[in-house]
Amino acid sequence: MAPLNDEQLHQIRDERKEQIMEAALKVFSRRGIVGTKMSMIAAEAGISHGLLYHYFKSKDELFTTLVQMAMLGAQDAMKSIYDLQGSPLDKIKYLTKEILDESGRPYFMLIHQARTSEGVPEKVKELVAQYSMNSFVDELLPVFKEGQQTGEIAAGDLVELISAYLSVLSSLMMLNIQDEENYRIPSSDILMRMVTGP
Amino acid sequence: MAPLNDEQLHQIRDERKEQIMEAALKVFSRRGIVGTKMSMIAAEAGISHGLLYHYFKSKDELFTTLVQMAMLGAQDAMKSIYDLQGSPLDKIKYLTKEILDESGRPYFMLIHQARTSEGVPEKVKELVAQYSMNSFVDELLPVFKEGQQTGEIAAGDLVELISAYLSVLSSLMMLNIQDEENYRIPSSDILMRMVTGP
Amino acid sequence: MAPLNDEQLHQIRDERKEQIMEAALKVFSRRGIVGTKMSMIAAEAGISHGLLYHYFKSKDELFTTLVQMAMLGAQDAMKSIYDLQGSPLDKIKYLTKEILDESGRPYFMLIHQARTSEGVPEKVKELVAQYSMNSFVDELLPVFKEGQQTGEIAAGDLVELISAYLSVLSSLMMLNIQDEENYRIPSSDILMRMVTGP
Amino acid sequence: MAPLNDEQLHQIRDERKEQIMEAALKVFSRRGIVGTKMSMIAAEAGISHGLLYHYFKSKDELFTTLVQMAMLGAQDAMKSIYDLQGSPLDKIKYLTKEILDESGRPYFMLIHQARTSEGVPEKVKELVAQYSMNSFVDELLPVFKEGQQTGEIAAGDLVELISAYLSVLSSLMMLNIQDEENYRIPSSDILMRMVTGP
DNA sequence: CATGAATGAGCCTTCATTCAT
DNA sequence: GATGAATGAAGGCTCATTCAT
Repeated sequence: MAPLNDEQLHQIRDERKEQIMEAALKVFSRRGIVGTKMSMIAAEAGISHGLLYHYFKSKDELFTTLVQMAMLGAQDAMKSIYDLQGSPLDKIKYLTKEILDESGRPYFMLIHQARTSEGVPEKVKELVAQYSMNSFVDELLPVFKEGQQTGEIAAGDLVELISAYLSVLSSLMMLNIQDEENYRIPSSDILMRMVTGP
Repeated sequence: MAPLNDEQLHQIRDERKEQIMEAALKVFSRRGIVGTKMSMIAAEAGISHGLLYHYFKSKDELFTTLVQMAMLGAQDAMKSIYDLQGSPLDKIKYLTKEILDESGRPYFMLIHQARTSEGVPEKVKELVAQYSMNSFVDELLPVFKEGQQTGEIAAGDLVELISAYLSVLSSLMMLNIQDEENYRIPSSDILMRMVTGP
Repeated sequence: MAPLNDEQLHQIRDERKEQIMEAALKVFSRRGIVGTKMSMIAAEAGISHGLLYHYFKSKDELFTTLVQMAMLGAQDAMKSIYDLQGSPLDKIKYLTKEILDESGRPYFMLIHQARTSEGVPEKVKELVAQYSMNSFVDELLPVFKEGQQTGEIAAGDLVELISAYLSVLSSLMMLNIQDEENYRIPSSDILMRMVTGP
Repeated sequence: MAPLNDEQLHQIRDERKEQIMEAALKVFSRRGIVGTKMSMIAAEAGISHGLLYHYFKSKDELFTTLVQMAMLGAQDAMKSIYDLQGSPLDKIKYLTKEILDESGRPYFMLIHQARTSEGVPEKVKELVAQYSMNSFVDELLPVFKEGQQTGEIAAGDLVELISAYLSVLSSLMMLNIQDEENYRIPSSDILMRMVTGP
């Protein structure tokens, strides 16, 4: 069989890369960088572990790449709520679901891993510093402020409130919902009480 | 000189054992069983890694011992709130602080590790099953119920509420408070809103 | 270039596996399971110690596999004498040489190790029980009985005689013949006197 | 209590030393130098493992001391048969029992360990060379020669015959008689056939 | 590009030996 | 003399990474 031409090769490369990243995200986000073996990612992606090293120089690089992508995606998600219709509280509810629901969760989990795990690469530490909690708080400040004005959001220091809100969401994500016996992700209603106040 | 008498030996043994367990608790609770190397515990305790094995047969045994102790301690902490004076809400606030403050936190963190980590010993899985979240919920049911009657606690399914409350606390604990740049443990006020309701 | 096809891979795997087993047999049979380090086997096979674990899960598994094979081989050797021409005594002489000569010796030595060493895996203990001395005695009973009838074999309890004969052979094997200064494997003539009688 | 005087101390030293050596002989002779842990010897002697090092500098020294003693004892046993009454064959039978019976067996087993085990100290290798099989053969040559003259012993090369005889005895000793399932020490009758011939 | 064989650093654990008491 | 706490070298095993095919 004739060798593939350049374009085909490029496409294979991209598809494969995406396939690997998807698998890696799935595994890294649950198990962290230390708890993840390259063989797990390979198995999840349905390829040999050797092939991983054609697309990523090392486990660290793969992890770092994913964190970078997740950081950008998280910021996008924050920004995207401003495109929605509805009250400020509606927007915040939407974001809450976005973070806790299946779709976006792995990204936020990965960010959490990057922030809290020991043994992450130096580059990841830099990313964590660059995309600090504050940068996400800034992104949400306008909608929360508007909510305060409409009375939907509790009075008080907004930076504190938003930080607390994001911290709770971030940590909750990490709970294995399968394991109902032990943990239960709170309903939106209960969660929203934190920000709406009495 | 005569060898040490039994009492002295026991004291040394107990002190060392405690010293090791304290060090191990510190490290395990932050890094989990997989992320913890025996050499880390040894370094934290200021002893050689070989000595660990005079006191504990294996890493697994050490971890299991700590989890067992933490489970008992956690249940005690739950029960202890009934000895306090004050309204139901006061008691819940007290427990909240107990869990999030420096003193009790490592124990609860360890329990969280036991519940969520991969690679924990079989014995720990049994302990987790035995001391399930439900058993803790049961412990708190009376005080929450009383709070509902006095109107301090929001109406609604109490098991759900308490589970949510404990889940939030459990996950929050795992955040490095030092890491102010990234996370902020919510103030009691904000947390309490979840249970007091609007 | 395309990856190796299945057949090639299997061949490599099988060759390597055989190479490792040969090396392991050599070392285990002399030094027993405790006295053998995986690095010795690796060195003997000319590979890295890490590679051993691609082919065998553990030292125990490797040892067990070899013992199993040796047990089967030993039984085959016993049976094979019935295919030979010649008098009963000829057949027994042949078997004696088979056991003491370079070719079959390591297998019988390994069986001896399995029977007499401390620290052998549980599975090996089962194998030893399954392939007990008695089962080998049973295999040889017909030829010895025939020998008794022809007068070549001494009168008396055959089970005792065969057991004694096998015990002597088994223990003799373990002598390092290189080390002539200290031990001398008896000549067949001398050995045969035990079974032929006065 | 007043400290012991010199003589008392010396006696304790000797008694202890003997107690340790007896225990060590028991364990070493069965399990070899590699399979024996210092803690096993301490347990067998009923003392702490630390105390072993008051009497013997190291495991190697302890082993070497025992081998030395066993070598001397073995030679004595050989010589002692000449003090007996009876025919040459009677003397050889006596020696055979001496070697295989409970009393002298550990010494001969230890010698066997010294000769055949890997990982014995250099000093032991020298001892093995010094007290080679040949020296034992020499010791027995007269009685065997006499037996040949009386016709009790088979004709042929005596050095070969004696070497074979000792090799068989040495290796048989190592069999665990308990382990009847697998091995059976031959009866004297069967063994004697080797030397008496047809 | 794709595979899996191969390597070796590093972790858990054991055990001979030392030493304070 | 006697004890057992303490140390560290070394062995079994895992897994990230490399490389021949």
